[in-house]
Amino acid sequence: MVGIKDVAEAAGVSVATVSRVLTKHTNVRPIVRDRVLEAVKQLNYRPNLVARSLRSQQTKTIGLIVSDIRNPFFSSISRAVEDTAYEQGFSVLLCNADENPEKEALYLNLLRDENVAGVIFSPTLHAINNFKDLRLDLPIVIIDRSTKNGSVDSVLLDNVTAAFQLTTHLIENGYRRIGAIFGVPSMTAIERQQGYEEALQAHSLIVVSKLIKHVQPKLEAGYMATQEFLEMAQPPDAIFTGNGLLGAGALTAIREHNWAIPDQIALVTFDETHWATLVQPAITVVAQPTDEIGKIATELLLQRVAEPERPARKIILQGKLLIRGSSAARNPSLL
Amino acid sequence: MVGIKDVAEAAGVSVATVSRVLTKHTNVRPIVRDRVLEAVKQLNYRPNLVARSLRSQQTKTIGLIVSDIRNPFFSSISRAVEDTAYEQGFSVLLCNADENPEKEALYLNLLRDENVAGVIFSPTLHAINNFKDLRLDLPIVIIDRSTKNGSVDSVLLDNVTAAFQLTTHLIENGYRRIGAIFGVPSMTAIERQQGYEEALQAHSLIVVSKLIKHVQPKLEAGYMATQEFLEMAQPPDAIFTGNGLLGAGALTAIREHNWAIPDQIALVTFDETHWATLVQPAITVVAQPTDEIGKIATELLLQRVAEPERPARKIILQGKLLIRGSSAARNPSLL
DNA sequence: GGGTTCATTGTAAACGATTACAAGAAACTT
DNA sequence: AAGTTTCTTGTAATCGTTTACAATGAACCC
Repeated sequence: MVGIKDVAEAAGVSVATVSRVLTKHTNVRPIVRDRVLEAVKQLNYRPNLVARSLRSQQTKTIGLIVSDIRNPFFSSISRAVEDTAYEQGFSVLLCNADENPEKEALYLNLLRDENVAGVIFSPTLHAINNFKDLRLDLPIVIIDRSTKNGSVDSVLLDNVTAAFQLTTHLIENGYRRIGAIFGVPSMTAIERQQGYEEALQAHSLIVVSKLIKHVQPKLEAGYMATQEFLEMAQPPDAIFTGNGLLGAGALTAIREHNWAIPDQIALVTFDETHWATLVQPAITVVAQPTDEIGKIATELLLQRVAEPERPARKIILQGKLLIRGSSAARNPSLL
Repeated sequence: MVGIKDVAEAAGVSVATVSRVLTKHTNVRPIVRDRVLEAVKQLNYRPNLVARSLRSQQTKTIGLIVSDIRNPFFSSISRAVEDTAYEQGFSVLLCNADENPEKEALYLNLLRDENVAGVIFSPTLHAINNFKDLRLDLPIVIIDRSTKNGSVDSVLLDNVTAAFQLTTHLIENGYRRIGAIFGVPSMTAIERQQGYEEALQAHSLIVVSKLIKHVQPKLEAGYMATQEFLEMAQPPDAIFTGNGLLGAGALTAIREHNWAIPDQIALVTFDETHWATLVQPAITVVAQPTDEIGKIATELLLQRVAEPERPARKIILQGKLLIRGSSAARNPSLL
């Protein structure tokens, strides 16, 4: 293994000088710099990042904690995070916490032990509430979930507005009994439900508690909840799901019952996915700007790493309503 | 920051002893061990992994290089890798190389600089061919792509058989002009094509080169290729795509042309995805055992880390043919 | 020209753990 | 009971860098 010492020797300088040209902290004479660079190339020297981290007390790694990377929402964010991080010379450690507070704590600790520069985190409600217990000195950027704690950077969707738009769209297209399925527990669900209810109220519709379901944010849960909806004596005429997995579950159930979309039941969901455009009719969704979320979160994090005392920011992005066939205007004769 | 020295002091022992109980290399008297453990808990001491890595010259991190984590195939594998790694106390650094040899080399170097214990890698053909140029001392496990280099661990699908089954299934259901789209360049594509051709030949069908397309393994490419197929004077009666992204592209094109599946055109593809079961008719696929691939690859890697001289293994897994509506037996009247 | 400043470089001390080595105590052997 | 072996522990070296500090010499200022 060729070390900095070898380079120093080859270039006829001290190790300190080599380190200086490589980390460009201080001035070194151009002639010397070139000699060092030449030696580096000659020997194919590559600094040992572990040693560097130990001495400098900082790593070029960030942690990313999501619930499950298989969720396309998080895959997409993670891709944006990795790209952005890499551009700035950072690597990313991936953690799947499964919405499990214990796993979250474990990973958070692990990441601290690894001395990561910071963490991008999509925490459970539990983690948010017990934030101070974790007593994390780490820079953190929260994504997708809002927190009252104003002292932490976050990048979020304007969930209330997005849910309001999605619901309003349904109402305007003639739907009246809108069943809603939210993934709990999370602030995100609460906000989305709020938008849903506000839209109903804005159109003088009453909020029917039987038409609101709180389930785990999983495909199976969406499937079950939808089944229950479809088997009600007075089933809803539209279903609104709070995320892509629930949407997939809902669609599965609708298919199984052989109900026609949107004639017998409309379907809209949060999160854009491949399948939403491939099925027929295509599904109306609110697309989240995942690329932007990932990119901004990473930038925010790296800025905080560079300047720890910077006041925290909360970036709120807007969803994009993509209207498709699954929520087409209801046949007036049915009204 | 509480260090090992503090623990040693609190427990009334030397730092060496603390290190010993924490890394359980040597024996230490139970009474002393308990005292140390107590001090560790009391002070909430957590070893600095960077320092540990520097001295011990090994990290508890592995690298995972895929082309794009947004591809469900890789999301799923990555999840399995992370789970398995975590069980054994390892973390995973995620890298997206975009099937780009330069990026691959960059990441490989980065991972070496980070001193990762090993790498799980889905390399381009280029990387495979130039393997020795990279002169990697790192333990590596190749996934998804086969290599002639017998000295490296790998876990692969039996692509020939899987493609053979998929094609045979189509033939048995009455399809005769089977258009095929493969993502190149890769050994995987070559093998899948081989299975495809063998199936045709086994049924005395001739291989028509116009019905075989080689494109980049991307959705858009699958879309374009399918469009070309559909606009042929004598279009195929079935389409076979070499991976999930191509399949999604193919379906999009078919939808756009408003062809009925499977009556006007059948569709089968490699890779199980959400959408394959959600669309109507559902799509016949060969499912790859992604969980197993990820798990086995990780186990193989960690075994090699533990025992560098172990002879390399090549694990070949079987795909699972999931027959669904998109390849239903062709209406005999059309034969 | 002497005193300051500034740029450039080297020496050696960190960083926080693991581990080679030595040494003392305990346990066996004969 | 003396000689061996084994167990347990501490001291100090080490991993490969960065960086505080000091030293040197050049440049600048009155």
